[in-house]
Amino acid sequence: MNVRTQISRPDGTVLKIVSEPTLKRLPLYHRFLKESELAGRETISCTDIALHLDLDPTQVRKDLESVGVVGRPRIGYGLLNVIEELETFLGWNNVHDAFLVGAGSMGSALLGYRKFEQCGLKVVTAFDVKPAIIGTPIHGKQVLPLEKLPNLAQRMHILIGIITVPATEAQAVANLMVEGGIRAIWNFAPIRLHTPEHVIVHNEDLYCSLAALSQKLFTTLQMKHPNPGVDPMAPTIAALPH
Amino acid sequence: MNVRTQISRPDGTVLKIVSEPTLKRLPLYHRFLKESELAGRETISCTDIALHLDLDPTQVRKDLESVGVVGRPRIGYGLLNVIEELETFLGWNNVHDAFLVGAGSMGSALLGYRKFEQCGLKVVTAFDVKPAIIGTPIHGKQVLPLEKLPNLAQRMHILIGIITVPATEAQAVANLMVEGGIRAIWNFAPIRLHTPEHVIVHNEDLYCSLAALSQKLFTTLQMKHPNPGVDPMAPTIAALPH
DNA sequence: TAGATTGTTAATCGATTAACAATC
DNA sequence: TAGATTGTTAATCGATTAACAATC
Repeated sequence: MNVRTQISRPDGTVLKIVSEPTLKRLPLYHRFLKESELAGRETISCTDIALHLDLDPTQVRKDLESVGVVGRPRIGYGLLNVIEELETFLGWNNVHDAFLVGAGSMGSALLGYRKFEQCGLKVVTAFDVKPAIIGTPIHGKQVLPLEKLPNLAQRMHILIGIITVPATEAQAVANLMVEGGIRAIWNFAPIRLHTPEHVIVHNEDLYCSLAALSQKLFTTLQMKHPNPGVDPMAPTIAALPH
Repeated sequence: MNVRTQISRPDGTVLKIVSEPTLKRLPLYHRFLKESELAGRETISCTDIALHLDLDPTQVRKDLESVGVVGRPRIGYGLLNVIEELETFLGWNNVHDAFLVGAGSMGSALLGYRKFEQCGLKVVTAFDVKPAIIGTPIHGKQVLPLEKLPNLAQRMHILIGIITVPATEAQAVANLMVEGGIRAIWNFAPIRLHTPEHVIVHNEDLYCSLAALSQKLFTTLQMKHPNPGVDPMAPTIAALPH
């Protein structure tokens, strides 16, 4: 294993470091392996995984290696072994509590994602500022007034916060989370947050994502119909549903 | 401009190609520039943008150049000019209709995102299979039975589809979209879709995203507290809200 | 003019892909 | 054994960052 992929600690143990692209592929592997397990398989090869997920087999092999899984030439990887290693590596064996702020439609949707718990994340409480929303549980979860967050986060040792408020409120919410000792913020508001260095922010900016999608579409269409001055995506007069 | 960043077309016009990382930063620039415009500024420098968004100034300059914006040494870029160029480049001047399938909580949330229209995307109709949902408008948008999608998509020349159904249904929905002539799919279901080559799929896999977040947090905590055998994210017995 | 900022080329960095030896 | 598949090193590719000349 390459030196840069790990950090040696004083006590002799080793902390594996994995690049973000790799990290985002690991859950894909886990999902496919779980499916294969259900289908009754006991071993699997990189080629199989790569084919199904439309990836490069070498990439899959490198990813698995960086997690610490070992396979056997000619045979492949032990399905149960890889699944377990992935779950351990991704920290899915221990569920951690999280707070969510902004019980609007996106917030409510996330509160309903039961499968987050299988990925180590349990949203335990929601917060909001609207009196109309506070008090009524959503998907079985309490909605508390926002000002209670810092104190409660500290007392409950909450490390993860989810922000689903409008962009204008997001920075203020982030500040409260930092005050409460939260160390990682999953930010769905379309704005860049300013936080202390020790706090990780992960932006889920749907507008940026949308821009990438529509631009890709536009480019593809342009390449097929190089029609100068005409927007290939321009709506035409369309039949309406009767 | 580098040869690889553009495609020359027979008619002499040129199609600019921009990398995905760059593409995802463009909306960030647009947002900040709009703010600056409101604040009364007329020009802005890369340094300003970079400082505010925590990016490298050279990167910002390169990104803007790849879009085709020109600035003036010593002065910077004309705010209105850059904003307009970005909007043109991102195709935000023409709004395009889209279909959404899966009027559950995530689907409903997306139907409520009014600002998508400012980014060139108008979700015109939703589809679902549940009779209880069909017929009742959500955020003012009709919910039709799924089987009507292919025909309607063709008649209305819909090019963009959004999938917010459970993973088990997603492939079937994608097939219907392809049948209806849809060319770009924004997929929120946690599964890799198989589609013909000419159809673009953009995956918004929150589970993969979550894995990246929690792993980053884990690594950070580990680096600070190299405590062998102890999970730094393990919940402790916590005070409960009274 | 002086100096800040753009435009552009070169260097670095990191991820992906290719090549191939080891091995079951 | 033969051959498929892993493990690992090298080559390629592309994005970021640095350096610096051009210019207002």
